[in-house]
Amino acid sequence: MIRLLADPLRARIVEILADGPACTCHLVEDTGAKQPNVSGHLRQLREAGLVVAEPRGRFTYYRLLPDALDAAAGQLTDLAAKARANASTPRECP
Amino acid sequence: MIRLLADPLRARIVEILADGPACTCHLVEDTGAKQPNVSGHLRQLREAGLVVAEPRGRFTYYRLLPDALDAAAGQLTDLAAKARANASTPRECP
DNA sequence: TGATCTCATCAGACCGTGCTGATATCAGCT
DNA sequence: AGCTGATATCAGCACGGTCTGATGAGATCA
Repeated sequence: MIRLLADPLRARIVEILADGPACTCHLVEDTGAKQPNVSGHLRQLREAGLVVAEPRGRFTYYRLLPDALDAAAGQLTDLAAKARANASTPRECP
Repeated sequence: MIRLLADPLRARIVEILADGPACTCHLVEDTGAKQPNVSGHLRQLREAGLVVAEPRGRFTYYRLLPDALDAAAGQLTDLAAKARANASTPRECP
């Protein structure tokens, strides 16, 4: 799921959405990317459960789900804690 | 920097290193990947400051730097907090 | 209903990036 | 010095994913 934050444009979309829910046209304008491109990235974020789409008339608002970000952050801190715990027990090298 | 954790093999290497420092031969054996491949990924992780190389004789031990992981986790939690704060202030559309 | 707008989907071109094989470097051993 | 083993670097190839243009579905308003 962290995989999704690797792409620059997708990361930028997430940042923009962190400032509050926005519709596709906002994201297209802010990023400067073409609409089908933005729409495709939103689909990926949607399918990964990072954002939700809320249709409002002919607009579609996208909202960032903070819990998903926290979950990802948790994985990293767990890994960091594990690394700290095992820092002084290197493997023997045959 | 999160970008680096997107690649499956690189993510796997980081996980292995979380169990304690290991040398390149360990990583090659554990992952099943070819040596130049592993070496290339280690270079990227090194240049990003996620791991450090500690030459020991003809072996090279790699150690994971937990602070780098915590920093990345911090970025995500910050983003999550921001999203929560702005969750109820959507942008006006047209 | 027809026009217009937002957004999603699709097929194809394009580009970056990971993977591989060959080669170089360096340490340790005889 | 010569040999072996561990690791780093390089050039070329191949594959996956992103970007684009065209098109379609749904909503709004005249």
